[in-house]
Amino acid sequence: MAKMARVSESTVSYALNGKRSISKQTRDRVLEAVKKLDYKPHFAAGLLAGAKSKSIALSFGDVGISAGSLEYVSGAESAATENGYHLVLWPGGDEAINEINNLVKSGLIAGALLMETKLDDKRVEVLVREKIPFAMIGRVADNRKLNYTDRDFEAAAETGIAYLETLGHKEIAYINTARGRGVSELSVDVRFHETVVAVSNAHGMNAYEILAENNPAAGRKAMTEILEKLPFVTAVVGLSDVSTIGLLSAATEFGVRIPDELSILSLSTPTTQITLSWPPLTTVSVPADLMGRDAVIALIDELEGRSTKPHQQLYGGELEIRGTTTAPRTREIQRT
Amino acid sequence: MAKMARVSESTVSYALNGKRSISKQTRDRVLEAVKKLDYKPHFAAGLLAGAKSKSIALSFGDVGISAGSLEYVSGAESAATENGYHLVLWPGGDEAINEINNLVKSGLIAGALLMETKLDDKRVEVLVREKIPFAMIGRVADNRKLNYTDRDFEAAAETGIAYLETLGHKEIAYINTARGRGVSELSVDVRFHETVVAVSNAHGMNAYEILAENNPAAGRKAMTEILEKLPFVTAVVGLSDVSTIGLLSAATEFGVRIPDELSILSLSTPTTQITLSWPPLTTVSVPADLMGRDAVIALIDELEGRSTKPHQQLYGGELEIRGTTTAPRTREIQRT
DNA sequence: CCATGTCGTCGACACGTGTCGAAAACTAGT
DNA sequence: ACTAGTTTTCGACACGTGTCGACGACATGG
Repeated sequence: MAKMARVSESTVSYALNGKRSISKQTRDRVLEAVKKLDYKPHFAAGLLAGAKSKSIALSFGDVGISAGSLEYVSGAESAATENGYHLVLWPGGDEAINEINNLVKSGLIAGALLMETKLDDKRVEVLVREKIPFAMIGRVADNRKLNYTDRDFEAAAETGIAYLETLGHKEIAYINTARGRGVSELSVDVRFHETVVAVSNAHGMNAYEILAENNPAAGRKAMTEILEKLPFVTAVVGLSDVSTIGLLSAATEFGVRIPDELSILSLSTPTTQITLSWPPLTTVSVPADLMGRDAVIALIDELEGRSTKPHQQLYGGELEIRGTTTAPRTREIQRT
Repeated sequence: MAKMARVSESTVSYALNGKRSISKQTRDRVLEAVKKLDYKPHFAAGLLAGAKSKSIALSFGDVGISAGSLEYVSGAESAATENGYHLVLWPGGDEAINEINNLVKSGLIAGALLMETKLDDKRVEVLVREKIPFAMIGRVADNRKLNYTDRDFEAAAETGIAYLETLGHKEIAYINTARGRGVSELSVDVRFHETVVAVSNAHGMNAYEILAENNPAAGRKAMTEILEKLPFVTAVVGLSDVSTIGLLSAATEFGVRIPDELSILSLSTPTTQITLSWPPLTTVSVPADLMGRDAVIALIDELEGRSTKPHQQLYGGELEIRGTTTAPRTREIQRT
């Protein structure tokens, strides 16, 4: 390679990475040789010599890769590619993060992107202790100095509930995730509970809480509960993605006409799932793609020394009116 | 490190990778030092020195990461992890494969796993030419000497149609992907068309083809077409995942009672999508998780020199009866 | 013409492991 | 005790790039 262009190996290096000035003439000769020899730089050699890796570990929680995280990944992935980085799938939660530690020390991986972050996420502890650059999608209890990109549930709830008020709803139910994982008072469910109650009251509405795990069956059960215990509500707000779809399916199953007899509004259904059910869900959108991009870019900025303070960004999402919401027709839903 | 255990560096190397015999006593001393120093081998250095990489590029087609591919990825991922390998996400189709070429030459990546393989997939050409080990999920036109894991559509169609016959259906429609990508006679849609016709006839049934792209809107359109042009069919077989769900939603929308007025059977709906709609789809299952595992294991076997001939495996899937199929109640569906 | 500074290039070394030939230590058989 | 064979360990080198100090070429200003 070096001899082909009749220059020294170090000149080749500088010509390609531009860390020192090189005459146009010499650079051209190098580039020509590169073409002729179909020269590919040997990454491993570069890493050993101190170059920085362009790979980012994508750490899923213990839950593994879920349909919900897909859009985040997709956004993260394209942002990474655009900046010349690659994502390495990293499953397994707390123990697996130690391996990331190894790989970063080995220079193979530059940093990590944490998905499905929990409030007491142990991965964060490890990464902070080992001083590995990372960004999260989601938040932990203490976020000072950390990069995160998360949903602004307060804003989403406000958007959604304000819309329901516009339609004329007064009594609404909302499906919250099951409480009591007992992490801290900042737990998402608690925050969501308080937010919905506060916002509803501010809009002159009454909100009743229903708890449900995030799966279709739990959504079905929630529907039963609403029919039995809260026959007077005219709208339901779903916090989680899949259970809300289960709720919608169950409504169809039970013969509840949507949206005439009951409006359904989802605050976190991924775009790709919306059109699968009928009627298509009215949602406050989750800009998952944007959020994934945002987190990756924050991480890359840190890796390349462009950021001075932690990047912390919240996304509310926009109201997207589809087929599951309308003005309340009947004051009460009567059903045996 | 070496001095800590009072041995030479090469002895450390052999003690850790076991490529030469080492006395138990020495090995213990090395392992002790490893613990004390929290020694982590530097992967990049190893790669440069000729060690084999434990990373596999996961190449998506140009379509990017879709919900349909999620389960394959999940299965592939766990099989990889169990064998000490990692998956690197690799988006972008034909051009991006050249980068994989680079990385393999650099030793960073050992081989590739191709998702969403098309019959004339250009990625395959490149990988074959560059002699990069790989396995595919899907097939190309000429599969000799290649590792692949694919769906056995013939078997799936047989399973599904035999079941519909059992129920008493005689006139059925089937939704095929739009024809004419004009690749070769082996194109999936052509094969599927021929298979369904042959199997249906063998079972004494008449099958009518409807073409639809793989999205909910196309499924909706297909439903319209069935109601208008094929009012006499009592069952519909869907080949692709999402369009079949769109079909089901549309049926609900149009007031067609499922399964009483029309049975719907899907041959390729991912498990995670099934419970999202109502009624839950009867399917011939796609063992995507298994298939992902299978492909990765085939690749690893090749990488580690354990395989002598190409691994080629087809999966039919099992009949999973849920809520969208029943015996035909009405001989004809009359609808305006 | 010389002093000073800038640009472009070179040579040498380091990075941490894998591998190979050979030396050393040990074993067994005579 | 000596030889032949086997096991265990060592030393040296290679892998391909990044980085740094240094040196020559050239321009500028006096």
